[in-house]
Amino acid sequence: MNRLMKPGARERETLLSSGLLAALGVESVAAMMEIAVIGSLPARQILFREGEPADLLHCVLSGYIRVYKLDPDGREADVELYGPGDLIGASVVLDGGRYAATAQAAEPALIARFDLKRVRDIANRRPDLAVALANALSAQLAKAFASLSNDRLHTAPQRVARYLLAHCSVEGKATSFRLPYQKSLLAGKLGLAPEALSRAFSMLRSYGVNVRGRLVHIGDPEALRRL
Amino acid sequence: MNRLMKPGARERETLLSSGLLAALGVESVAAMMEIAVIGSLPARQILFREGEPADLLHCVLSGYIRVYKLDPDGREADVELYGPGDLIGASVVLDGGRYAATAQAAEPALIARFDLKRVRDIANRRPDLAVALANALSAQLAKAFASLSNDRLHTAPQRVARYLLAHCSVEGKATSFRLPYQKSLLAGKLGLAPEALSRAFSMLRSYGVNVRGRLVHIGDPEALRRL
DNA sequence: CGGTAGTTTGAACTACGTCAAGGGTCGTGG
DNA sequence: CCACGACCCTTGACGTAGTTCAAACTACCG
Repeated sequence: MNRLMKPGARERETLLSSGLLAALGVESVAAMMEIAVIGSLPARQILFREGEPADLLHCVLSGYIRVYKLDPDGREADVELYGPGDLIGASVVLDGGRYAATAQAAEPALIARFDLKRVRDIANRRPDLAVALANALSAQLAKAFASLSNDRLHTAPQRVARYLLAHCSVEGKATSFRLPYQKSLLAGKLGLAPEALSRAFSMLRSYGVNVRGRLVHIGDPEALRRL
Repeated sequence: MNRLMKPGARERETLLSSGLLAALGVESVAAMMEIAVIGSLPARQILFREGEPADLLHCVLSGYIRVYKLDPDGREADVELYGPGDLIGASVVLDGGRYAATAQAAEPALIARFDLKRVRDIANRRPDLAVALANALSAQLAKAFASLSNDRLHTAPQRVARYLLAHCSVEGKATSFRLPYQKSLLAGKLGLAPEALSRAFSMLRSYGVNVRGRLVHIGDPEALRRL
């Protein structure tokens, strides 16, 4: 569990096509590869906790990482869910502060870690890295804004419908696809209790949505869009 | 209305102490000052709309700017509220994309605008600017995460209590302070309808909170913290 | 002093969280 | 391959926080 190692061929390839490294020049890529450490995490493993001094930058290679906040009585609220290729936004703390949330592997996962002090050093010398970080963060800020407004403006069935439309990609025609993770995770991502997600799905049946396990069939995307 | 001008002495000073420029080296500051354009906005003026191609970076000098998202039927959800010294996060789009939300002056305001293409150019040459942008964005991402979890974990009175505690600064003792903007704005920032904020305030009366206009008196901070 | 915008209060409604129990599904081991 | 068991998901019943609509009230500005 949590074995540490230098990146092998497979990991290098995944990293190269990840959001962060894809935009960098060869020298910056080399510098980052140099300091990358790969870790393999069992399900439920914690990467870092809210409030801890931030010393590592994390990037997902495979699996999903759940980032959440705790309240005093121990209840959890997911704030973001990261998949393969994603930079874990809550771990970008270049100013030497603390993690703003807790990160946990939602399933067995592979991640790359970078020492933040050394990332800072590289970013201070090589603008392409700093700009890439800024780009990743601005995209994530946009996603967070979308989540906030989604929570505040839309009902559970509407949120689920939007999620489905955003993830089935095809326009107009009926489609099927597989949820990338289990429903309780999706519920958390959408700011719902698992029961509410379940009810939303059954409400959407009358709009042509059929669910069996992780398989979702969408009969009429247009009907969903009109919700 | 919306007069454009080069920064004068006052504006330069405010800009220098703003979150973004404060951390930069002298040369980067000069480069940014060079391209800064000051604008004075009447209340309710729109700075940019969601979906428009992003061509300007904005920084608040005085007043408050509300950033929100619209849903198809025209309802609005505030996602962030920016005050003096703040970089408007939704306008940091270095990759040439589009604004993720709409920005509107909540009251008469003074802002600085920077041409994004030129900001990109500077950031690509001077790492301190790119790093400063990344820092600002990571702080804003943390704030967005806090808002999300706040919405999902806490009731209206709790959210208001936390806001008050975070803004009265003094520890332990009774205090008074003035809300920096009107209550309907605060309601939006906390994800509440104005009516709900009003009810939350009247509920907090029994915890030693008294409100008259924009003046808030907090009798017992400890009682609030225990909420 | 009057008007407009902001705020408060009330009443009805609804969406969602919570608790509790009953099914499915999947992976494991026989 | 089938059977078992654990975990996840579903369904029901209930309580409640917060929205919405409408109307009265208050503060601020001309």
